[in-house]
Order: sequence, then structure tokens, then C-alpha cells
Amino acid sequence: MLALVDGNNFYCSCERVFQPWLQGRPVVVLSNNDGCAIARSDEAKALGIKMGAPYFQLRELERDAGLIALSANFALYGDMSDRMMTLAAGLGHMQEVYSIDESFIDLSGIPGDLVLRARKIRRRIHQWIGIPTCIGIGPTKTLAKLANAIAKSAERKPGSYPAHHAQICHLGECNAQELAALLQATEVGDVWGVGRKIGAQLRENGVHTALDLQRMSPAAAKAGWSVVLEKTVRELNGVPCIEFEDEPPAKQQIACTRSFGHPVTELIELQEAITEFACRAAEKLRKQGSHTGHIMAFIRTSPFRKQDPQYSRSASIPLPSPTSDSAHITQAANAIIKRIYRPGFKYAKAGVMLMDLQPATREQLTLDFDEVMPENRVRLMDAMDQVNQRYGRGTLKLASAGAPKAIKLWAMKQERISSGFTTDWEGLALANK
DNA sequence: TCTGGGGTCCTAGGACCC
DNA sequence: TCTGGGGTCCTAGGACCC
Repeated sequence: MLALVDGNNFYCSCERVFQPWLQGRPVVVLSNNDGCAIARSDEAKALGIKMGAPYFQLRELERDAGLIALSANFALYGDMSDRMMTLAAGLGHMQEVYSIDESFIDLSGIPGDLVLRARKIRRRIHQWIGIPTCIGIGPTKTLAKLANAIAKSAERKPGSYPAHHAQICHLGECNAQELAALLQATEVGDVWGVGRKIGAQLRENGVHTALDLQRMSPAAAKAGWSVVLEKTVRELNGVPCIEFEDEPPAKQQIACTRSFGHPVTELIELQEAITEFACRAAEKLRKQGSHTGHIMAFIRTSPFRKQDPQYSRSASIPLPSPTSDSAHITQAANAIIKRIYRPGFKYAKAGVMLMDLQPATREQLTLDFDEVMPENRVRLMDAMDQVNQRYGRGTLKLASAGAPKAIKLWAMKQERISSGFTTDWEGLALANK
């Protein structure tokens, strides 16, 4: 058996822990640049706010319906996530952290009443961390996900599912008849792995509910769609096809991309932005102990500004030898930007991607037998990471990132961010007497 | 005026090889 | 008139996830 522990409306719940007056009110958390809603409280969902709704369309609700919109505070959410994951791990012997607010727990070998145990963990997370969660239990990941969705829905929309499934739902305890009824009540598009496109195709073919999909033959799923859907069908039938990943595999690519706070037209500004993105990406690369052998960079205008001329281009170059050196990576990325830059456009977004990642230990000599990355450069990068870790991001950076005090058009907009309640001495929450 | 960021996996098709 | 067969590798693009 597997459990899926999932924080409810996670980002909103994190904000509410330290700003209790947000309880009971409609709250959304906005993406970078205060662009669109990426998390919604139940009250916000009840107002009809869709996932990804642009902020400028929500202004009215802010005025008329008491909606509170907050900038994303990812430092806070990451820290709250770590705390929640530690407690969730107590549910079983192995944990797979699947996303910032979800983890699968392997329950094999756990004796006793699993629902009771889950209830205890759920209460502990709520009491100690302040985050409400739902827990789904099932024999496969897909069924555990489904159980989780049922647990949430039964809690939020009474009547959608039997009330005893609210908060904690154990599909392994259902008999065939009950399970069929629950699958029947679930739309096919709500099954994990079925997105918009395939959902529509399935419905066209008469597959409307999770039960219809469960009863499809795996061969038909593969022939009509792909092996991905075939696995989903098998998983719905209790046959595990998606592996449990105890420890996260090394990333195969690392990206840092951003929309700009304001449109950018000059090459020099793009290069400042690209320098920062390249350095952030290089930092992530060193953290996972890898080198990159191939670098891609792109710039683009805003596809939403249809009245403006559009331009979007990316290019990539292989490196002479694999590296994790911020300076080399930045140099390569800037060379690409210089090549693909065209004047006369209002650029809205840019990014750097590091590809062809390999362990930093692997020896790969170039033709002239240079070192992969000279020891003094490794030490320099190490020192830079340590200084920035200790004194804050951007304490030490490359000169091409631009003067520290200069106005940066491309800098991210974050007008309504909360304090670093758990991550910054200046931002600690105050307890009233 | 104003629309996120970071990943994975799979497939089809082209290039290339013998 | 008539122009093979089988395989691998790489890439771009699409679909999905949170």
C-alpha cells in the first residue's frame, strides 16, 4: 500500500499560518511578476477563480469580494515544505517527495489500522506546522492519487463522495462495489496522467469516468494512445507500473528562466538578465554535483501582446569541455544571446538551460589535454557559493550582472510579498502578549 | 498596462550506417 | 519499366505533472 500526503492549497495555507486573519477569506498566491494565480484558497475557488487566472482580471474581486492576492514567497514555502515532509515521513518506512506539497509514503510492513495511523499523522502536521492536509491510500500511485483527490473533494464539496472519505480515504479497504462507485463518480480528466488533450480524446471515445478508463483494455490504451495511458489503466486496476523513487535521481537538465517586470529592448539589459540566470543555473548545477556539456539560451517577446511584432529564438552551443564554472557558462550563454538578439523588439522573457549533464567527477579530457575544470576554479566557485549561502543571494556575483544599484527593468515584480517568517531574522513572526 | 517556472517521458521522423 | 532492408541514434515537439 502507498499513501499520498498532500497539503491543501499549500501556498495559501503557508501564508495563513503566519497571518491568521487570512483564515476564512478568499486568498490567492500569484506567480512571479505577480502574473497569475498559482494557488487558491477554498473561498477563492468558490469565487470561480481558475488556476492560472491573470491577476489583472482579479482586481475587481479584490475590490468587491474581499479577495487577498499575495506575491509568491518561495523561500517560505520551501521551508514549510521541509517541515511538513519530515512529519509525513513518520507514516511509513520510505518516502518519495514528489513535489513541494506532496509525498508518497510506502506503507508496506506497517502493521495495524492504516487509517488511524494516517489520521494521527495528519493531526500532528496540522498541530505542529499549521498546514491542513489530506491523505489518500491505495495499492498504486495512481490509486493513492485518486484516493487523495476523493479525500479532498469529500471534505470540500459535501455530497460529491461519501462523507467518511473526507480528509483520509483508503481505497484498499473498499470492496469491489464501493470502488466501482467511487471510480464512477470521478471524471476521467481527474485521473493522474490524463490531461486536457487526452481527456478530450477519451471522452470523444465514450470514456467519461475513471471507471470507464479502468475497464478499458491496456492494449487498446496503448494502441489508441501510448504506453503512458496503458500504465495508467493498469495502475487503476491495482497493478503498480510507476516506480517508487526513494531518493531523487539527478536532474537531466537545469533551467533558469524568467519573465521580465517590464519589457526590455536593449542587448546590454538582456545580457545582464542572462548573466543572472546563467549564474543561478550554475549554482543549481554545482549543488547537484554535475557538469554541463551543452548550453541553451532563449529570448522572446510577449505572445499576449498581439499588437506588437513577435520574435522568439533559441540557440544552443556545446562546450569545449564540461564545466560548472559560472563564468564559462555565462560567457557561453551571452554569446548565444548576442547571436540571436535583434533590435526593435520588446522582449518579455529570457532563460538559460543547462543540458547534457554529467557527474562532476567524470574525467573527460579535451583534445589538447586541458583539465576539465582547473582546481582553482572549483575552489573559487565553492567560495562564491558559500559566501552567497551565508550572506544572501547576490552578495558575490559576476561583473556582467550589472551594477548592484542600477535600475533593472527586467527585475521581477513582487509587490505583495509576505515576510520570510521562518527564513529571515528580520522577518520573524511576532507573537502578541 | 497587466498572463509563471521547472521538470519528465514518449513518439515520430530524419540522418546515417551497413 | 525497373531503385532493399534493417537497424541505431538524435532531435523536435507534444503531452503531462505540480
